[in-house]
Amino acid sequence: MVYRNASMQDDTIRKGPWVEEEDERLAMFVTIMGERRWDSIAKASGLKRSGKSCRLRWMNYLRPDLKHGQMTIEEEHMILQLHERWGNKWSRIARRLPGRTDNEIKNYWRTHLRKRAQEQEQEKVQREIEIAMSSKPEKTMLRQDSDLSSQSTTSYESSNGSGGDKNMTMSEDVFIFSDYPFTMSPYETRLSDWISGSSSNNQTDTLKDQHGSSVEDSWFRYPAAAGEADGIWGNCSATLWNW
DNA sequence: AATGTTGACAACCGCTATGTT
DNA sequence: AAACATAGCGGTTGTCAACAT
Repeated sequence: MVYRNASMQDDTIRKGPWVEEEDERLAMFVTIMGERRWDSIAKASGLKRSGKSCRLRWMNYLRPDLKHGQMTIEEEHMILQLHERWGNKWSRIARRLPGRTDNEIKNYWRTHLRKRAQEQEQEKVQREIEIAMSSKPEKTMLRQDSDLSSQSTTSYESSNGSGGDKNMTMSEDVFIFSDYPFTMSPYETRLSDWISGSSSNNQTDTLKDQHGSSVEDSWFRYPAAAGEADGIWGNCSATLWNW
C-alpha cells in the first residue's frame, strides 16, 4: 500500500494516517451532520477522504465515548472469554466492551492474546493426549442422525486462522466438545448462524442486529461475563436436540 | 552504527447486509 | 421487484518504534 503524504495538495482521495486538522474538521462536521451519510460528510467537509474512511476514523478514533488507554485486566479477561465463545466476531465482542472498538479488540487479540491462547490450547491438547494414553479408549463418534448430520459431520475451516477442525465426541445423546478454548469458537459461530438461519422467525436476527445484545441474549443466552462455566453448550444440549 | 526482526496499531480492502428510491 | 447507496464486518497490510543481532 502506498500512503500518500499527508501534506499533499491534490484532488485525489487521500489515504493513510490522518492529521490533526483533518480530525478536527471531521469531528466538527459529524457534530453538525450526525453519524450517517458519510459520503456527504466527506464532501461537505472538504476532506479529501472517502466517506468510508471518514466513518472508520470517527468510529475507531474520534468518537467521544471511546476509551483510549490500555486494556484493563478485566477487559482482557472479557475478550478471552467472549472470543472463546464467539470466535472472531469482533463487533459482537466490542458491543460488550463499552468504549472499545472492534478494530481495537481485533488488534489486541492478535498482538497480545492469540499467542497466549495458542500456548494454552497446546498445553491442553498435550494434557488430553496424556490422559487418553493412560486410560481406556473412549467411545468416540460423530452424530450422524437425520436432520443434523450435515452440520455435525462437516469439518470447518477455522476462521481465526488456527486451522484446526473441531473435535467432537458424543456420549449418550449429548455432544461433548473437547474443551479447546480457541478453536471452539468458529464452530459456535457457524452453528449459531445455522440455527438462526433455520429459525422460522428470522425477525430474531434482524432485531438482534438492530438492538444489540438484548435480543440476542434472549435467544441465545449466555451467562454473565465473569465466571460462566458452561456457556452455549449447556443450552444446546437442552434445546438444540429437541429442535 | 547499521541492519534485521518483532510488536503494536491505524487504516485499507473486499464483501455482505440493510436501507432507500 | 430491482437498482443503487450506505453501513458494517472481518481480514489484511503498511507504518513506525523498540529491540536484537
